[in-house]
Amino acid sequence: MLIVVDPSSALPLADQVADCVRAAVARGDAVPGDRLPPARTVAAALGINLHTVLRGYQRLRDEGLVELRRGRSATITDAAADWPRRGLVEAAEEFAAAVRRLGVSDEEAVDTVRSALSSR
Amino acid sequence: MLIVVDPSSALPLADQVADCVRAAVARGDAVPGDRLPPARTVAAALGINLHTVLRGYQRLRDEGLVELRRGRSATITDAAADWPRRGLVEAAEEFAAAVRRLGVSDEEAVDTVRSALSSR
DNA sequence: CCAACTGTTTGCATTTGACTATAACAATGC
DNA sequence: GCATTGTTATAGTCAAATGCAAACAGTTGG
Repeated sequence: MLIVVDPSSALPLADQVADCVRAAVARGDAVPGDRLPPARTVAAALGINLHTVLRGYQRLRDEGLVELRRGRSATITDAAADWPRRGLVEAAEEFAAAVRRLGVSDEEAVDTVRSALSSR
Repeated sequence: MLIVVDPSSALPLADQVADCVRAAVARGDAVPGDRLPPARTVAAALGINLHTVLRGYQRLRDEGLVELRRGRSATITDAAADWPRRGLVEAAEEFAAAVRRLGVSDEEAVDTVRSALSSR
């Protein structure tokens, strides 16, 4: 479980912490039942505040990705198993909203997505 | 040219102003050569500060969507003509980044986009 | 049972960004 | 010349993010 942050980024540190965990889940690097490192440990390792790490953890809890309990850190939930799909749907809906806002055709939108996907 | 803002939104007011103009361009409601209403007029009409409106206008200038000159407000540039395409490419790249981050297949990604597009 | 561990909560200080409020300044257009 | 309008400057308010410190309450393992 690798957690890194960039203090110079515009993205809040707590969000960066949460993003690292989400990425680990998406990669299958963290599976249901796994525990995240204690917040105090992460805070000390990254040189940031306990509150900041916990706020990131709590955001993950609000998403149903982890369960928080005193004395046992954060545990990846069973519901996290289908998290990649939920994330994909969310991203697709954001893209669809942009497509509608820009007023382009569905065909052109799909073509552009194919192009963006193949250029990686 | 309709510009509205929602003070209770989390999105900064300046961004909301810029979004309204982008949407007008996307709809073809604003074409190259058109002028935006003077910042002071918009500020008074919306009950917000002159600076806030101008910051939104300047953001549009940074994107090459409008040209700002004293005494003549903001003018939609010729470069704004292909703005919808640029926006589409940008949105598609964001989606592609999410797809890669989530580690799903290209086929599944395209299918999900189709689904999101058709549900509107 | 006890002690260490760990999330929870509280309170306050600091920093940063967004927004507001005025005011003066400098091109533009009539 | 003069009204219009973007530009710049200065300063104040406000909320969010972050940091610091301390006490509190389940959890775990010996």
